[in-house]
Amino acid sequence: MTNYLPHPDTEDIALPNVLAALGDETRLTMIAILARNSEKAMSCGQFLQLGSKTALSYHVAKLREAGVIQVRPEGTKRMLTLRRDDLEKRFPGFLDSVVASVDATPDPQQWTGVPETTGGA
Amino acid sequence: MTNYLPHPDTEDIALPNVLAALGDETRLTMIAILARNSEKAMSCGQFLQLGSKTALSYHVAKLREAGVIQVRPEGTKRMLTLRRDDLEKRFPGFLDSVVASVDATPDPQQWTGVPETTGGA
DNA sequence: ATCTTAGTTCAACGATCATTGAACATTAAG
DNA sequence: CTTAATGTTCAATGATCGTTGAACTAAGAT
Repeated sequence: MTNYLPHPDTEDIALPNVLAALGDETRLTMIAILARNSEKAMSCGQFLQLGSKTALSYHVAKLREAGVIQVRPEGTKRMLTLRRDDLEKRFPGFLDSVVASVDATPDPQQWTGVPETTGGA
Repeated sequence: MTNYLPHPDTEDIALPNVLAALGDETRLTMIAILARNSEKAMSCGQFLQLGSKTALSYHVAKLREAGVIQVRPEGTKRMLTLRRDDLEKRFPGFLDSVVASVDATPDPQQWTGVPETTGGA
């Protein structure tokens, strides 16, 4: 019984919800980072540059409830992955165009180097 | 001096704003209708099925300020057009994928027949 | 001038948003 | 067991959202 967090089924992902979820700078930045890291899962903590723990918890819930990300508990962490395939199935070409557009915007790219989990060397 | 309503320049159209503007059922429906009518301009009044005059005025302003539509006063009316080319230039493929996704959703399509301006036959 | 059409502005309202800080829960490590 | 790491929950807060109704403006039509 891993995965007790509610995620919408693929066919229940609704476009207005997805658009609203991405219509926030912090969350849009998060999915851009996740997309850049392709299929590697990331923990919430890796986004602390973008806000407080509480704020991130809130944004992660929004993205999860909209069906944009998958949240998988792993120990004390929550591993996040983009629901790429589900979104592509439901809204073909949409996610790619969004991510490409974000990447083409020079503004939020100072932190292009994604921070490591605590304890690098 | 037509066009005294403020529209963002193409290069100033921001993705989060566009996403937020489309992240509302009423407004998403509006742009889907506009897209279906391709380049023919539509008046605000043609959307009265979607809300009150006041509500529409509000939504039209949101879409205009986000850079999604062009609003051109014509007599007592406001003619609306999608800023297709500007959006395509700024966010390639984005609008098409959104519109295609809306059209693929059976829910908001009862009114597929777009209403005429007052005085059909 | 009067009336109609088409849309705007304004104040109000309840709802949701995004954030904060404090307290709590869960898992892991010493 | 104690401590640390990682997130969640809760209540509060100020801001923004989407809607309403009443009043208003601007442009045509009679």
